[in-house]
Amino acid sequence: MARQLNATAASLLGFLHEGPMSGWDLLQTAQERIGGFWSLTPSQVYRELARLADDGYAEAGAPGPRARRVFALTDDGRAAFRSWLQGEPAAEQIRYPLLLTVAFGRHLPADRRAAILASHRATHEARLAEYEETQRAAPADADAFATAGLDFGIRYERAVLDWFAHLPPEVDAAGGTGGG
Amino acid sequence: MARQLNATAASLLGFLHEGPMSGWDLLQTAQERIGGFWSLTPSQVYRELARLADDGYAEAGAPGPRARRVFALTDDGRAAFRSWLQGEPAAEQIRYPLLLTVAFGRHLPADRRAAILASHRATHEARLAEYEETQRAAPADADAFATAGLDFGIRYERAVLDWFAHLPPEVDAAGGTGGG
DNA sequence: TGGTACATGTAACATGTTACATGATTAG
DNA sequence: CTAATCATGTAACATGTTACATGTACCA
Repeated sequence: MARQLNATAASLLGFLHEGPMSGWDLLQTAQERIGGFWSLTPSQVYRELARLADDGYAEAGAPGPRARRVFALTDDGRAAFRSWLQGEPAAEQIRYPLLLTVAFGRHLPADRRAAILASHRATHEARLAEYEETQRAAPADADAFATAGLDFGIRYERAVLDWFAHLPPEVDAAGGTGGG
Repeated sequence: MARQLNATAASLLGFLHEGPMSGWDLLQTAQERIGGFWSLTPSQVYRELARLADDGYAEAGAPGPRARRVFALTDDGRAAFRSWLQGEPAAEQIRYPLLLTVAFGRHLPADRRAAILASHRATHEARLAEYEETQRAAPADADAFATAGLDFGIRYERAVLDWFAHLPPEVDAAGGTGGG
């Protein structure tokens, strides 16, 4: 028995500790709370929920409108979650296509490169602003565990923006060290 | 014709611009040059090479010892690579299981949490040291495009370590703001 | 000449993504 | 009442990972 959970499934179980939820609820919750460092799609959520139900880790309630089913954590699910949480977390995975574009940058005209860099830089600026706004809006007694994730996001985005700001002109024709 | 390349396949074509290589050669090259922000396994390399050959983007030479085959870039491959490189790079993907452990940290005893954090922190310290050593050892006239990737890695690792250093005691019993 | 590490792959599987189908609710 | 959007899912596919098989070189 006791299939080993993957991190995505385990996170769903984690959120179900706060009460029964539908796939949609879980998707919203996950994107809001762990979306910054763990992405998931609707398909994944529904598939994992089905498997969790199969394994007896979650129980589906009676179908409501739109065939909506609310899932509740079972005792087995609680145990599986705990056991997953005890384990050593795997190393982080970073896949950054923009850095590939830069790495092979000599095959790309300087102006195209600069345009791509500018557009991505803007995206990161927007994301940082959003994170900082969220942080500002957070109550002083906010949950320290949630806050830590947000803090990571902010530090990450700042590091990325510093990186952009310090690209040498050979790499970013429009940039240079002027930025940050 | 002209299947759309994925980033992994495109990277292999990118490296083949420097001359014919076997799967093993490509794996080594990739791990060294883009491993910091783009991971690949031997299996992937061999599978993508087979597909690239199928599509006429690379050509296998005669089998050598151990069935070793050296692949050479074709004109079609060069074109496919260029076209991929022109495209807008996708957003980066970060999946950081440790942050999930932290996010669900209230379900985990404080000492276990502290142990996990300490071990990951050490890993990041080691990686930063390694990157910095590589940077120190680099010749002054090193390729700016390669250097940019290394610089990203260094800034990223520093941001992560700052994050560790500023975790509140509720989250990291052993840590606190003392670190950095 | 026998063992170990290197190199090349294949197969099976798990995970993640995209495209699609469909029913409910809401705004006009 | 109709169109747009929300919510729930399924199916097909692409990618990534793990486990295994095999041959070769090198070293004791």
